[in-house]
Amino acid sequence: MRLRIATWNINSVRMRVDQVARFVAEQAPDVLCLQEIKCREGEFPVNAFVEMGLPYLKIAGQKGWHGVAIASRLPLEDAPELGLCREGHARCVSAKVAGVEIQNFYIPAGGDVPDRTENPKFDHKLDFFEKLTAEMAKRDPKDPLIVTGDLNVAPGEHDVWNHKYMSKVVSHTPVEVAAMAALKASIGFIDLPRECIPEPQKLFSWWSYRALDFRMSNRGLRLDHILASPGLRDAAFRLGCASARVHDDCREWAKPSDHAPVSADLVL
Amino acid sequence: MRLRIATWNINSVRMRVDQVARFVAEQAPDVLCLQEIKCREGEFPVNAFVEMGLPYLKIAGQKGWHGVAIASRLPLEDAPELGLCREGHARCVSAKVAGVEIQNFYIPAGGDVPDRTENPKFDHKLDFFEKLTAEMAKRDPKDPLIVTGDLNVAPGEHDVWNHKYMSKVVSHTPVEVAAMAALKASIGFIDLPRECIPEPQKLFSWWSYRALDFRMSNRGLRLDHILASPGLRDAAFRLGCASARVHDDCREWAKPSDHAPVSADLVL
DNA sequence: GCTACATGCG
DNA sequence: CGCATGTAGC
Repeated sequence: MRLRIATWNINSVRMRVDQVARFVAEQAPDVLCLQEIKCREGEFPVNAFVEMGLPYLKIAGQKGWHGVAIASRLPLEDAPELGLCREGHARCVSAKVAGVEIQNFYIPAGGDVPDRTENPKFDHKLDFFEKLTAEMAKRDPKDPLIVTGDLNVAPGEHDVWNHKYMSKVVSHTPVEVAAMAALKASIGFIDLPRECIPEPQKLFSWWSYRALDFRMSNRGLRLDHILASPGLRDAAFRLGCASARVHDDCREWAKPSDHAPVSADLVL
Repeated sequence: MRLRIATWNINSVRMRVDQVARFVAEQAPDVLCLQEIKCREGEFPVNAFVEMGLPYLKIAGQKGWHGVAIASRLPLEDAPELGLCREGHARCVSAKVAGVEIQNFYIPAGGDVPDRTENPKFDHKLDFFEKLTAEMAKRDPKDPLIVTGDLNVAPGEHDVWNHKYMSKVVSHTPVEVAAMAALKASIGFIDLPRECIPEPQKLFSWWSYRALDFRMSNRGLRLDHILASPGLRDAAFRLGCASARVHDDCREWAKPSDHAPVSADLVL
């Protein structure tokens, strides 16, 4: 069976439930991981998700900010709940689908100043990465595991519109790039979209709202990721690499999220 | 020539410029008087009004609140500017169109407590009526003059959904009804919509946003008026009375204003 | 309810 | 820019 996993920082699921339905209708993800749902569990538009064919839901919400969810066509089983957020934000949600553990994160953006001692938000971001990396290092690489979500780091020089400029800007500083590299190294994660669209091709999943024409200026970043454990290597490559992509057309829709969905297919 | 004059409390002209365009396309008013534009002059969507065929504009705006405008298919000439608002709000705008003076007002709602001494907003409302009535009393009844806008008073017992109940509620208290009667008496204004839809027929132009189904409950008020001077009697009656109406269908549109447009035709 | 305002966050 | 938060006014 094909398992299509998608991740999307939706920037308010209530504001954009119709866009989610359109994306689901057009791309038929089996599992959709959302970040920044910006609502409590009880405010999540459950009926709309049932109607769009993703009735199985695991929601971690809070009032107004952050919030993550997993919506699935297939039943969800429990997966380890990682309490990685020291501030108690709703930034982690997990489930097991068709035997695959899915860990969905909204990692803190980290504020403006890339300095742990001066900026507690940046410290929080790196702390989150350290906790996550330590958790993953405990795992058996052979187990089927996906780490996905808005990780708020663009890891490679072709994941940013300007590597030199962005190296001083939070999301692509050397210490964040190193934190992502350490996470990947922990159990040898495979960066599925990058495997499909290799460097030096530019690959972005986020474009600022402040850009007048995001296509023209194309000052994007690849902040949204789908990482597969080595145990999923065969499942990920059975279809070839064209089975992961960034759905950048969604960024052109009316009143879009600033993030585009990213998807990857496994064959189980 | 036919001169169709319309008035509409639009509750933010920027939020509802597409609804104004639809109303203008469907009803072809020659002059559209707006209240609660809720923007400064420079924030008014001038281009949209040019495109909808009402390029001649007289705008009295302020930041965020109140604000009135006259938009016209025909050129606007100056008319007396009545400084009736003691608080300096943008509540009065005037122009002369095809020889007819148009005075467009957004009279203060007046707060909750119908007592001049306890409630300064109610005092302001009555003060506004007194100043307006005194100004009108100076005029020659034979001159062509329209007083229109959101006057925030339902003058007759069939202009409210429940006369007995509303007599205690600001908008239909005896002192406000008397203020409206005094204004009409000042030079013998003709209440054009009421001439066309005589009592005891109910006639409303406003329905609260809080009503679940405004058609079902129909707890409306007639707050928006088009008053013609005696000098316009022949022009107003040449087409018969069916030429004035409340466009209550607009109240059913998506994201509507709480007020419906009111229009009246003159033949000049 | 629906619109403004201001502020925080990204 | 555009989501939230809250408050005020009608």
